[in-house]
Amino acid sequence: MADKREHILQVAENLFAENGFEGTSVRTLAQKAKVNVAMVSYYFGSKEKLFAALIEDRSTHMRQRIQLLNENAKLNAWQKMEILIDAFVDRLAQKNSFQKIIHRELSLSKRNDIQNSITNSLLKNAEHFKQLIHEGQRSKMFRTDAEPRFVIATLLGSLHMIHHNPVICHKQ
Amino acid sequence: MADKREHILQVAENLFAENGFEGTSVRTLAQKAKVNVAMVSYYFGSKEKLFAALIEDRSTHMRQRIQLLNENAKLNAWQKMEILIDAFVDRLAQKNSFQKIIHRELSLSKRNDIQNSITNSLLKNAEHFKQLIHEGQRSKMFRTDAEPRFVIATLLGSLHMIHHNPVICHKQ
DNA sequence: AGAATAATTAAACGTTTGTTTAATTAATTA
DNA sequence: TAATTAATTAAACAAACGTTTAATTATTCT
Repeated sequence: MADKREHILQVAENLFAENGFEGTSVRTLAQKAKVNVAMVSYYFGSKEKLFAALIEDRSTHMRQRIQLLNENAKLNAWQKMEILIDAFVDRLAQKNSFQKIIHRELSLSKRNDIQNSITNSLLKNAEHFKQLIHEGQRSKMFRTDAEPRFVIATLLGSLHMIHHNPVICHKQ
Repeated sequence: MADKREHILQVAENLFAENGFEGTSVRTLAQKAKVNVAMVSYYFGSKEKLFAALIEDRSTHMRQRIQLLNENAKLNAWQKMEILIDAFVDRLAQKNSFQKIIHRELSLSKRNDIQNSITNSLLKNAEHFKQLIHEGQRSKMFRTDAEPRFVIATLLGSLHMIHHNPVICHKQ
């Protein structure tokens, strides 16, 4: 085990996605990560701070990737859009845990600081997205003249629903 | 308090939506409902069975409404569709608790029996929805020739995302 | 090697959890 | 009204919770 801290974070990500924050006990987490219970407090201070650390870590990682793509001068708007949508579908398909976690966390009325952190992160990512749509519209590469933020909602919302609605997505 | 059982169910619905199932303690529930802790066990047997009762009750209620609408011979496909979409938007806008609960519950890997119950209910509702879209397509009232289930996903997904994405829906 | 710091552990801490008990009050039935 | 059932209560239950402690083992640094 190279970095035990990151390992705990990884196991926590999976467990939180499967069972929720309250549905995951520190003891279960420690057991699944093959680590002593006290290590969570040792590395993160508390269960709640572990959660905050997880959100922070994954958010910045994702933002960096999107920013990097958007600044790539060799790709046009279409290509960037395709890559973004592919990435989003991949995140859904590969049962990406972080996606589940932020989605659920935003629907709760608890932990306001974490919610704000997530919201800020999403807002920044959406800004890149909006810029991209705007670029595509300006260059006449995208035919729609709809407001970028509604284009986002339609795109992501449809994909999300297609993946989560049991009528369409028959999971085992 | 007319029906104390239904009252507990109502308070539980709100709390589960706000704080999740694991995030809501029986004591908090009892306190908010101004009821003794033991009443939950008395009426429902356990916290988990209370949850199951809640899902069951609300699911059948919603299904009955959709079925009734769909069988209404005085309305054409467009009118029915408008009513359905209005109802869906209302459910989102009025912070309808049940909507939140089933959405979150389906994203968890716990309580398989409850998940199946929800899934079955959604499948039945979607069946009415699909029928309606098919009717609209047959009568040339709807121009799209897309598969009904994808029409559902695009419609509901877009609405859902518009309402939940902070980029669009700026909640106080 | 020896001192100092970091990592890891098992055990215990005090709360809170969901649930049950046994007693009491309210409502219904005969 | 007396007997029976239903509803309600405060108190107690064991189990699980997140966290801390104090001791021990690894690692790092001089």
